[in-house]
Amino acid sequence: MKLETAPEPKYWHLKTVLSDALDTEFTVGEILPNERDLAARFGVARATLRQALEQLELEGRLQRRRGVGTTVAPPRVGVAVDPTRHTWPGAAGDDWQAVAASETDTVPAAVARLLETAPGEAVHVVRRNRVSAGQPVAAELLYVRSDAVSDGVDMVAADPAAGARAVLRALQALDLDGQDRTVELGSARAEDAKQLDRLPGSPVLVVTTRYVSQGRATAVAVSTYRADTCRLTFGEREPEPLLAG
Amino acid sequence: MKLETAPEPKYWHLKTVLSDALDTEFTVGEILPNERDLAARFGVARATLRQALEQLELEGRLQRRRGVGTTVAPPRVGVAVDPTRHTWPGAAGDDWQAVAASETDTVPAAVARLLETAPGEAVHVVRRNRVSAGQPVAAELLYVRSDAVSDGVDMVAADPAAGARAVLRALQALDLDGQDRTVELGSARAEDAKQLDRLPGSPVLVVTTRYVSQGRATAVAVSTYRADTCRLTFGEREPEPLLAG
DNA sequence: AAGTGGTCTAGACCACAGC
DNA sequence: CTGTGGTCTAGACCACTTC
Repeated sequence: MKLETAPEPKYWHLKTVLSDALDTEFTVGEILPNERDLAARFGVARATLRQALEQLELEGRLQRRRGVGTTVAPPRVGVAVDPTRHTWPGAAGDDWQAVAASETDTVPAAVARLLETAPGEAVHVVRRNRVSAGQPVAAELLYVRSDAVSDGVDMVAADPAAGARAVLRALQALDLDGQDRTVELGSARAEDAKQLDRLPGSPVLVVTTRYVSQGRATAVAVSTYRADTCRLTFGEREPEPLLAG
Repeated sequence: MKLETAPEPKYWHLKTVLSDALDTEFTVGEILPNERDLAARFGVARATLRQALEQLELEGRLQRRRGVGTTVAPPRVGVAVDPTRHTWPGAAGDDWQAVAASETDTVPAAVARLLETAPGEAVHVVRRNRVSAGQPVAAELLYVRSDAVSDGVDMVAADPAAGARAVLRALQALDLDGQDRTVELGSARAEDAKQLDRLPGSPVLVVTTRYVSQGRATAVAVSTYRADTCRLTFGEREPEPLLAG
């Protein structure tokens, strides 16, 4: 006698079971049993259980930390990406903090294409981090044509953050014609992962913004957002209060 | 004598090696050796190799199909999500094709909240697919308050697609005050995965759009885009030609 | 030191595409 | 039927956090 079951993968079924359990039997921040116990309880190998946990983490339902354990994640935080107002990065009141700046003549090919820079052309690179609700949510590399901010930027500042702020300040003085953006999935580079308090390779949402001034591409920002904890918001809607129960 | 090496995971190192090889020794569409051979060539277990391949697929560098093999993926296609023009879904000239429509009184909690519907309130649900460059790129469920499109919508149409088009047509007659959007990472539900020609659980970019009319939320679209092949574009920038070489 | 999640192995079998 | 990627196992060891 053959059952008429769809051959659903074990980890898939496991995921839905766990997902339901999270909704009904656990509260945000609560810590789950460890992976070996969970696997035993469900009668599967640890690798199979981990496949289910991985998906749930990807969907922002779980948070796993090595040496600590697996906890139930809070709802994703909405982070505004397009604050209707079209402004340069570093405008007053954003949640970004400048970390450091440097100057280089080698940028990723994709950035060079967007910036329309010739090979070897100098650009300023500013590193910034974004914090929301006390948690780091994004790391960014901002590329600015050096010729656009040549005045008033002294790169020999003893304090790296001061140099970064100087570049951002110089930008504010320019007219901003417009900006456009792309969003895609990526995996965190080692450097960004550290800023985001995640392991290298973690899934991230990569937001690429191009700033146009005087008919030319003047700056390009590559921002990597934690995909597990962030929901990017565009337009007028305010990130709704997290009271939904 | 201890080497001063950072204990980089094997799969991580493998990924960078493969990534370089893809850039230099392979062309788009070319088929790679099978996983067992590759694993042997690099002296690792197949599971470890697969971890590297998984990341590369996540980044849109590879495409894997069961029963066929692993191929080098073309660059991601840019799909416009915010065509400056603020229009209802189903406006003339979009790449969406309506598939079917139905009416129900139970919608996901998150959608009900955005639509501001009372429990049990009736809504129309329209399923649409989006095709770009011959490939399916997105599947969508569009929820529309029934009271907003009550006239002229006959749900007993013999052709499901006709019913869907009727709902969309009714929308065009309404004034659109505005729209807002969120983007987040998710995993494909079984139904969407089928439409997207992917396995269930594949990573997708979930775009949630709320349409406001006469001061009320009137429609909510939940669009799931293939994360491996899509780059979402916002604003004025046209998806650049794929000539970059 | 103990306990957690992260990495890795060497095998097995399954589901699917194509001949 | 053959060959591919997808799933699953039972174990081992490593890196990290906490006590």
